[in-house]
Amino acid sequence: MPELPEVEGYRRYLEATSLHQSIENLDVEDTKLLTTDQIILAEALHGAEFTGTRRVGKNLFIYTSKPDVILRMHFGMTGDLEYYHSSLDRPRHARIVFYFRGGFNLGFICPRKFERIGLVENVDTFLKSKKIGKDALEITLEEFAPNLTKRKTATKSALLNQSVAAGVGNWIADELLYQARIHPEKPANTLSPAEVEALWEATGTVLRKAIEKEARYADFPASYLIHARAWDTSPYEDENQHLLCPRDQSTIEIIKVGGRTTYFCPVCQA
DNA sequence: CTGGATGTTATTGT
DNA sequence: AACAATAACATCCA
Repeated sequence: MPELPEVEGYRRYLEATSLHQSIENLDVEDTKLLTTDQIILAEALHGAEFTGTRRVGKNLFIYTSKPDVILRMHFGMTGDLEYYHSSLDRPRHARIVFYFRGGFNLGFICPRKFERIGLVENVDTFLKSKKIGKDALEITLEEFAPNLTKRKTATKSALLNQSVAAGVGNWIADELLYQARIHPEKPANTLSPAEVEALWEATGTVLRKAIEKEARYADFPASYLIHARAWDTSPYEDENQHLLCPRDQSTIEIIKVGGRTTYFCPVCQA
């Protein structure tokens, strides 16, 4: 779930539920999830309140009432947030829990333990150290184009590189390539300026649509390739269970690009 | 039981 | 030094 649109949803959820409540306690079920020593983290957060957020790509930064305490969350492949009241309602896989004064809790849900949470001293310094580029929703065409075309790797692999544009994940990369009608394995350094612009345009429209639909894939436009993934009841299956292109009804191909499962239409993404 | 999963990173090689 | 390719990570679910 957590590509850029989902993380944006988590950010809004946290803002709507968890600001301005004093943190009384922190429960850590598995210290592997922490990027900051548990003692230091607990001490820094104790008595603090969340005051605001900032998302860059798939990273969620949370500001607190202590100016030098900034929390960063990364949701890995399956992370989530859940705000709840009774400790009896503790959600499954809530491996880190913030206990607020007043009895509400915020659970950091980590089914697969690929998620991470910890303090950062400075957001921009952190982003630079992790080579995280401009957020995919904010990057300009002038910034995006050279980031992409200086790579020799497959365009899909370049799109997944968080230093090119932060926040693009596996299904979004496929969707952008589909909307721009570009083969996922086309070397990024062979893209024409028109193709780069089409990808950049698709990035904005797809991400904005996904956020608007709260990342509920079934609600996405019928013209989106994402319906070919088995995540919702696909309207594009024929009698032979083939996945069909929304544009020309040809059979969607599934290949590996850079080790990642990739869906594309061999006809319109020649 | 097996294989694959929406992400990142360490490692190795170019 | 920068880039590229691949495996590994831990767990769940179909």
